[in-house]
Amino acid sequence: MPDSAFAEIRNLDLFAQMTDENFAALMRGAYVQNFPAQIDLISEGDPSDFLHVVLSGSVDLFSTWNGRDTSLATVRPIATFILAATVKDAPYLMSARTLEKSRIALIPSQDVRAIFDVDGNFARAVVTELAQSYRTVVKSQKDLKLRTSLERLANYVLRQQKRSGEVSSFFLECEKRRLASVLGMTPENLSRAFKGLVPYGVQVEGTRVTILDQGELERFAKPNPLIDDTSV
Amino acid sequence: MPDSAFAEIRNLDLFAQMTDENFAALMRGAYVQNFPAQIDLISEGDPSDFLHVVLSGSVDLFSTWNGRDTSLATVRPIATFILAATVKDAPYLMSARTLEKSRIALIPSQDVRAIFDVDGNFARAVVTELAQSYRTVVKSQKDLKLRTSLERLANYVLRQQKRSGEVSSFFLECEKRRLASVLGMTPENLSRAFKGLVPYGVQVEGTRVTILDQGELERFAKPNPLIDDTSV
DNA sequence: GGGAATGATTGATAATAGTCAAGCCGATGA
DNA sequence: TCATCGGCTTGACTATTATCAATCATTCCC
Repeated sequence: MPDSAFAEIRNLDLFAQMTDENFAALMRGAYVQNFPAQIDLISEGDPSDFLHVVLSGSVDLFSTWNGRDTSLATVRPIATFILAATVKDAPYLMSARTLEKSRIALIPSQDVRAIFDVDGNFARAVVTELAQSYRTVVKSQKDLKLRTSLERLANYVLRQQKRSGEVSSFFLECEKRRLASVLGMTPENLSRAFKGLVPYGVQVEGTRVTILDQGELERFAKPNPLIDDTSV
Repeated sequence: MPDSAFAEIRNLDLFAQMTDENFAALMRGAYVQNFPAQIDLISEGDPSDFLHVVLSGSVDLFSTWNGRDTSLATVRPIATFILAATVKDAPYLMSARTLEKSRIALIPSQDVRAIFDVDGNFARAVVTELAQSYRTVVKSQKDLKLRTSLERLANYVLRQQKRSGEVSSFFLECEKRRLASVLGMTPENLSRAFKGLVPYGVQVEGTRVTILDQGELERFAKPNPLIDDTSV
């Protein structure tokens, strides 16, 4: 593994507090790989052989059932995915594929579990990471169950605006078809939903979103930190 | 705290592996309380002052937004809830209320965090619990996004049947209005959905569910371990 | 037992979301 | 430059789900 990747991974919250020795042991069997876009990395149901760390690019976590599929999350650098499956030694619940050209580190799951068993600091870091993941999914669940698709989109727009630095105009950072799937609707409906936001002062041209009336949009979206804040 | 409750809690996976000393420290500030049915225990947004352990009865975890509400999970003995909020020292994402008369142990969150910081075995047990919770929510998310309400109900019926010991006739263990909320639909629609399962050999009288044609129901429901198995 | 309250069901209707088919539009590449 | 492809949009239609109102069934309490 190249030194740069080694340092990048070491600086992750998940690995920052463990001993040098344990970190080295963890990295011994690990390797970094470059993947092109649209490559399947793992399939749900497979045994969790590797903990994945996205160093660059982005990864789509999705799931399939009975011919349908849905995107559940996007993983962006630098973050890990499938940690829960790894520590439980259980099959993946989600599939993963690259959204773009991506550099990904693969750490053998058995090494993660072995170090986890002896390194209390690592175990505590895993807790933080899992608690964060858990709370993220719960928020997403609330978003899905408590809001209509138009409300979900309105709040998504506000969240993206915040990520972009509170500006009034910004770009969507993923395909609309995928955004539709993430938001739990069809691409056709997403198109119509964007039109449905026009009365609340949202304009969309291609991937550019412009918020003309912040107050009106917020009055409609009713954003809630317990659903929409990533930090809470 | 009575000795019986002390022992019950000690035997939970979450607390079984920690030292006697740390467990005693954890229990020092803890107490057990009896609650009648339909009592609000916590409200989403509140600081996470106590880790809750359900010793008897049952608890509904739910959430509210913009005048709507939805049930997210049921906690049955013996299990904890709001562990993620406790370890992260973050506000509750869900509210909780008793569904029936319940006995609940309350452990001060700051004690949990303090012991967590010094007891590696406890930290590892927390990981297991959180990973389990995380995977449960992910499965529920898949259930919601990939299935229609009729399919969700069909699979719920199959899951309940399994819980009841693979018998062909069993009883629903919660109010239908709450079941509707858990499954992400209205009570009216749940009524209609039960009728919609008649062609697949499901009969409902009051809270009694009878499966007349197991094969037909399974062919329709297409249960999947990566969504429906609690153990995976 | 006789209300009263609560939950369950039903029917009618409206809102919401999905499907299918066609056309549009912009990026890509010969 | 043009053709092609994939994704996006639109329209028409269908399916699904929610809402509202009324009724029915149960339980609970006096």
